[in-house]
Amino acid sequence: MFMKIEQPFDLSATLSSGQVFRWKREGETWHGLISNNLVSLELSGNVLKYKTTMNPSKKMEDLITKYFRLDDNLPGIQASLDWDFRLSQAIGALGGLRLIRQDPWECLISFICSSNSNISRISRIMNSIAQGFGDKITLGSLVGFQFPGPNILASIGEVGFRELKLGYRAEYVDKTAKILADNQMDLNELKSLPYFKAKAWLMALPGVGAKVADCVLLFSLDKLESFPIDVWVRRAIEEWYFNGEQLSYEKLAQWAADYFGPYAGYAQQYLFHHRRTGEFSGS
DNA sequence: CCACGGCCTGATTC
DNA sequence: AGAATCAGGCCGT
Repeated sequence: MFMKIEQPFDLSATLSSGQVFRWKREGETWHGLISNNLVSLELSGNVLKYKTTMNPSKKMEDLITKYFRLDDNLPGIQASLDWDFRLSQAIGALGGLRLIRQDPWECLISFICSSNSNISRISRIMNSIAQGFGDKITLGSLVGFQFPGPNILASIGEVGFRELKLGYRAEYVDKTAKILADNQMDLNELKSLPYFKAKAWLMALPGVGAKVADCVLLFSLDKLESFPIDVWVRRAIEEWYFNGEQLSYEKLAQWAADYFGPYAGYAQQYLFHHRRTGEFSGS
C-alpha cells in the first residue's frame, strides 16, 4: 500500500532519534508496532510504502498519521522557532525530524529504564520484555511482539526484571507496574490534564523524576510545551544560552518554556539531535 | 530549595 | 589485563 506524505518527514532520523526503542531497520525498510499492529515502512521521496497486519490495511494510514504527528503543521512550527540561531541551524540540518506520538505505557517504561543508561541498552531491555511477555504477531517473514500491559508486568516481579538486566531500575518498573495495574487507569487520560498536573501525577510514580516525566509528556501525551533536559540538552543550553553557567532542572525548563514557547518540545528534539550529532559550528 | 553520593550493567578508555 | 569512567537520572540524606 502507498500513502502520500505532505509534510517534512525523515523516517530514519525520526525512528532513530531516541524517542522509541523497538523499531528495526533492514536496508531502507523499517518495521515495528503501531497500536499493536505490525507495520513495515519504507519512505522514498514523499511516498510512504507500507505493509501491515491491520485489516483493512487502509485503516493503518490514520494510525500512521497520528503516530508520526503528520497532523502537526511542522513547517509552521519550525517557522515559529526559526528566529533562534541554534534552532535555525538545527532545523536546516534536519528539518524532517518529527516528534512521535507513541503509546504512553511503553513510553513510560522505556524512560524509567533510560536513567543512567544508553540507547542500545534500553533497546535490548525493551525488546527482551516484549519478547518474554508480549503477544507475538507476524507479517510474512516479519515477527513482532506487543508490549505487555501493566497487569502482566506487575506479575513479573523485581527479581524477574533484574534477570532482564534492568539493574536498580527493576524495582521502579515493578512498583510502577503494580500501581498502574491496581489503578486500572489508562495513561491516555493524562492528556486531558494541564501540563503541570499531568507531570506531578507521573512524578509520583517510582523511578519517574522530572526528566522522565517530561519525556512521557512530550512523546506520548501531547504536551508539546514539555522540554526534557538530559545531559546533552543541558550542555547545549548552558553553553549556548547561559555562557556556561549551571542551572537547576526546573529553572532551565521554565526558561525553555518562556524562550521557545508552546512548541518547546520540538525545539528540544532539534537541539538534542543537533548537539548529539555534532553538526553544529562553534561560537 | 539545592548539593551530593550511591546505584545495575556493559562498553569504552586509561 | 584490570581498574576507572561514562551513559539521555532517581532517590534519600
